[in-house]
Amino acid sequence: MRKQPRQARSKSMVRDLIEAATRVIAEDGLEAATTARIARRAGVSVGSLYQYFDRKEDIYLAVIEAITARIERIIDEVMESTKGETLTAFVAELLRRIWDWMEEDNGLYLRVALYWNRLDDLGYLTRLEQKVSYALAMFLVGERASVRRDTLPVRIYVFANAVTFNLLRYASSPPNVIEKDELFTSLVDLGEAYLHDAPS
Amino acid sequence: MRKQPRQARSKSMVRDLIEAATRVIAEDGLEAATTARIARRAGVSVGSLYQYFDRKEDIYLAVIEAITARIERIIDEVMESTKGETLTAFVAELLRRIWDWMEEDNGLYLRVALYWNRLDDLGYLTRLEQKVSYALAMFLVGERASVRRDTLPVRIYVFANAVTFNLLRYASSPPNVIEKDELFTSLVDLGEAYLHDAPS
DNA sequence: GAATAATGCGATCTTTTATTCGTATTCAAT
DNA sequence: ATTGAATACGAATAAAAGATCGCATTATTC
Repeated sequence: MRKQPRQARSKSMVRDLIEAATRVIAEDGLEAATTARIARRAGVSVGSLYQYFDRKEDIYLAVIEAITARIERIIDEVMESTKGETLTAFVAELLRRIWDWMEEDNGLYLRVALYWNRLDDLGYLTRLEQKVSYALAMFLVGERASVRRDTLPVRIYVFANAVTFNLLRYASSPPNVIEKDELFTSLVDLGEAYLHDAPS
Repeated sequence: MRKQPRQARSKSMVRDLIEAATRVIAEDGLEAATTARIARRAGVSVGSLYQYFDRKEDIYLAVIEAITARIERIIDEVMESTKGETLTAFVAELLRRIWDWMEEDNGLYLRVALYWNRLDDLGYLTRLEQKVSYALAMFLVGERASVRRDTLPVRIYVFANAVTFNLLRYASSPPNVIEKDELFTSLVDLGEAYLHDAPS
C-alpha cells in the first residue's frame, strides 16, 4: 500500500474498496475484478484506488489478508470454546463455524475462496495451516492419546490439507449425492481414524 | 478445434502446439502462455495456431485433455498390475506411478499441474475422480473387508480428494521437514485407516 | 479564515494480447 | 506439369485494462 490513509474518509474508502473487490470477485469472478470495476463498485474513482494500492494485485492481497485474519480468529475462538474437549469436538466445531461464516451473505466468502490459489501464492494458506497444525497437536496431547510421535507431523499436514481442500472442492461443486453434513461427519471421522493412535 | 488437421504436417503441427503450450506453461506460468509465445515456441505462426484452435483456451483444454488421458491410462495399468492385491498395494503403486510420470522431463507435468484449477473448470478432475472412486470400490469389495456400505461413497470422495490435493499441494511447495516418501506412506496409511472397516 | 496538506477525480496514455485476413507456399490428385 | 485444395504466414486491427498526472475538492491547522 503506497500510502497510509490518514483521514477518516480515506480510511473508510480503503475499507470500501476491499469490500467492493470481495464482492466483485464473488459475484463475477476474478477476471471481472478490474481496477475500474472495483472502483466503480466502491463508488470511487480509479485514481483514488491507486492512491492507496500500488498495483491491482495489492487489493487482492488485502482481500485475502482480511479473510485469513478472520479465519484465524475463528480458530482461536474454537480452541477456546472447546478447551478440554476432544480433538473430534474441536474439528467438528471448527468446520461448522468456518462454513457458517463462509455461507453468510449469500455465500460471499465461499465464492471468493474458489479463487484462493490464484489470490494467494500459498503464503496465507501456509499461515493457516500452521495454526491448525498447532491446534491439532495441542488437542492430541491433551487427550493423552498414545500418538505415534514419529509420524505425527506428516499426519497433521495430510489431515489439514485433506480437510481444507475437501471443503473447497465441495464448495465449488458439491456432488448431489453427498450432503454437507455427511461430508463434515466424514471429515471428522477421518481425523479420528487417522490422527489417533494407529494400529501398529 | 475449428478444423481437423488432414495432412501429416498439420497433424504434427497441432501436436507441436500442444507440447509447446505445455512447456511454456510449465516453464513460465500460465500468464506467459500467450498465443504468440506458444506459436513461436512451436516454431509456427499465430495464424496457423488459429487454423486449428478457435480460441486460446482451446489449446489449454487440449493440454489438460492429454494429461487426463495419460493419467487414466496409468490408472488402468495399475489396476491391472495390482489385480488381486490389496487396496493398499493399489494406492501405493498408483501414487508411485503418477508421481514418477509427473517428475519426468524435469517435472514438466508437475509444474503444469499447479495450474489445474485455472485450466480445468473441474470437468477433467471430476472425470479422474470418478475413475479412481470406481477403482477403490473394486479393491475394497475384492478384499471382502467389512466395509460400512452406507458411508463408503463419501469416504471414497473424501479420500480421493485428500490424495489429489495433498499431492498438488506438496508439489507446489513441499515443506522441508517432510520427505516425499513420508508423504506417500502417510497417504497410503490414510486409505488403510479410513476406508477399511471402521470401529463401530 | 488563510494557508497548507490530504484526498479525490477521471480523461488520457501506454502496453499488452487476442484474433483476423489477404497473400504466399506446399501438397495431392490427375 | 497443372490445378485446386489445404496449409502456413505475420503484419495489421481492435479491444481491454493497468497505471498516471494535473487539476479540483475537502479537511486540518494555526
